[in-house]
Amino acid sequence: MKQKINKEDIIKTAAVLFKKKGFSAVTMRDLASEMGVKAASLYNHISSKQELLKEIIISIAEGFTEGMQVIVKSNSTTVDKLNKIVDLHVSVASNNAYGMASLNNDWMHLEEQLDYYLKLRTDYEDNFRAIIISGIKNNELKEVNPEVILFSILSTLRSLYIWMPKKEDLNQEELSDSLKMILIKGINK
Amino acid sequence: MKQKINKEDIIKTAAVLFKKKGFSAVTMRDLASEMGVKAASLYNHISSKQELLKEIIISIAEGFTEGMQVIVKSNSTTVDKLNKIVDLHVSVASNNAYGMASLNNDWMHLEEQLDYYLKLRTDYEDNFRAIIISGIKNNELKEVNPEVILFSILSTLRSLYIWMPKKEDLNQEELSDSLKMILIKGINK
DNA sequence: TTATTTAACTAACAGCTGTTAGTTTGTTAA
DNA sequence: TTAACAAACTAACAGCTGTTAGTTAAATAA
Repeated sequence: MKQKINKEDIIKTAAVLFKKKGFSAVTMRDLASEMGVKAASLYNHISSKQELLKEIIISIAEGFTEGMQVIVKSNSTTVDKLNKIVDLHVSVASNNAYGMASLNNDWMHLEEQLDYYLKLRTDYEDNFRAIIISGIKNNELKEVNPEVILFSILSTLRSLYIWMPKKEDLNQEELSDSLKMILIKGINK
Repeated sequence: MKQKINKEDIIKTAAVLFKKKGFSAVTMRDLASEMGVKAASLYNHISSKQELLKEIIISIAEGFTEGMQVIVKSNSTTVDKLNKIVDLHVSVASNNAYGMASLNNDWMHLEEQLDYYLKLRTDYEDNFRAIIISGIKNNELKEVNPEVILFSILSTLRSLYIWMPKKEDLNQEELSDSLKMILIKGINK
């Protein structure tokens, strides 16, 4: 009875291993053996190790971009937009904790897609920054350096994947509410 | 005129490369060529690639442990202890931005020192958590899930090394003050 | 100067890397 | 039943990996 694998499973398993050891430290033989198969068999489904990294990272990055566009277009207060950003990150981190590790730590090993990824990331940060600055201007937020606000919130949200899996007792909604309290009510006048 | 290198320079250069590409993706030939030397020459000064990772990570981790012990022993208010923790992280991140990358992303490639590192990290987090919980009990801090407070602050502080180098216009004191405002006054009743 | 030491060098190793070619086996469609 | 296909397999590749041994050259101590 032979093992039967498919591309989606390969990508998922790759993400798990990439989180544990990092992209560069995972070999195609590691990945194959984790799936009960020989390394060469993977190439019936995928074209390269690079492709795995691309699939993992770009799909998440595009998810963030789409989520951010909806938030930007909505006419909500600044605080409400920030609340929605927290929800977006909590949702991505719980659905894709493994992929987030590659996005955070192995994006530099993207090759053809590196520039595209960097553009998505920069655009995301620009949108986020604009929300914060506008919140300061219309007096919703304290007058603190917006760059520091941006990166302190973003650092927390980007790290969710590390410790969310460890705290399974904490449900998604409860976590989201606590985070909003800490990250947003905190900078709210 | 031959290149003259020493152990300290090797470690510093290694940290720079490890930050850029990750421990596993950096070869001893990369490192040597960055220093204008052949790979074999490195072994006149160091015993292995592993040793470089150990030197980089453990020295930082021990620095955090020592800093935390001073803070714990001080009789200060909770808020003042948290302020001191922020200062500690800002200071380490500005003196050792490269090493922080290895500590955050490549600690799992420590071998003999892995358990020791994990103990230092756990103890640090336990001390930090105790400070937060005591602050909630004596009414200095809002009654929010302490685990979420711990990890949101810690995520920001652990990520400082990523963006501090990009914002050179922001001096260490100004950054430290903004962070305290955002991270601490925020959770302060 | 000469002897000693330091630290560079070249050459090589055994094992691992991602990937390809060619083959076999099991499953689906006719 | 048989033809066609999908997807596993084995074997092999060329290049790279960390590291060692042995050698040469420069700096220091006598």
